Amino acid sequence: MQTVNVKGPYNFDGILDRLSIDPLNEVNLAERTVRVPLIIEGEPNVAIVKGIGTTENPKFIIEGSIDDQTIKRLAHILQWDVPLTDIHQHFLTTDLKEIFEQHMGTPLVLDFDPYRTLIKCIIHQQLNMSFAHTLTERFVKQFGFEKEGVFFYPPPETAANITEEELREMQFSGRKAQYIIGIAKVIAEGQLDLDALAEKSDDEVMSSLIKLRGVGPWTVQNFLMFGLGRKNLFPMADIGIQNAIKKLYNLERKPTIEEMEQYKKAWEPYLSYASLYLWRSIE
DNA sequence: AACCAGGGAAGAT
DNA sequence: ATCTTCCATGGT
Repeated sequence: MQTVNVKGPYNFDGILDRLSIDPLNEVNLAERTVRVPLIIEGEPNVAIVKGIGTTENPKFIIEGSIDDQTIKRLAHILQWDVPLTDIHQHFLTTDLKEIFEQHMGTPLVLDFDPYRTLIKCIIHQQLNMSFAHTLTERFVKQFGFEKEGVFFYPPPETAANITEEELREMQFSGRKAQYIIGIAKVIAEGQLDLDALAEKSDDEVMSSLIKLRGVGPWTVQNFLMFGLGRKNLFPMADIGIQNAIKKLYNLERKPTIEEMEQYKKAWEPYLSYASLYLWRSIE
């Protein structure tokens, strides 16, 4: 067991609420805990994070098999090392002022690992959240594995051997099935190292991932944000972002690309936070 | 019933 | 290069 102190504001209960939307996440709102499935040097490891502080003075207890790498990974995933004060300050002078005040202390929490982010993004493409979660849950429970009460996604070697028919039976579209199996094969064969992308620039990650069939700009932008924690992404193709802007500015229709290009200028270099808080504003 | 959903590939221009 | 159409399936 280990205790960690974090600089506020940091609204952990808001994070747990958000995590609990995904049926695969093991969240206990009453106990303020989440079980985090991690792959440390190729081995699955489960850490239990429990909130014991407040938004202004956040504190955590970590339980499970803990080593330095696990703590470091958790700190990065939960963004304990990114103080939000400067970022909030930046947005208080913009059109997003009210939204940031309303959701103050919302960090850009990452997905539990980059590979998981990519697969989840593919499954979620162009699907409503409800069905997307259903599909993801079926996929992981059928082909993944469980450890200490949490499901892990099937590793690339496993996913590469799934057949298109097996996925179609669980209501994947044929295309989506091909995308997932194809990407798993590329990774399993060693032609793509997602973890190595952490050392590359946003543009380099974009140019290497967009070559994959099934991966477009939206997916890479989401990967950069929620897989790697990059801070200046704005997925304009995202229907949620478009609806949030429509609501913010009381538009009759969804904003055009040109309008979004104009709005986003004031939000740099923290566009990922603009995106995140815009999403929160319509939930 | 019609339109939408936290897109992307393939075809057309 | 940029624009349009088609893809698939559940949700509302």
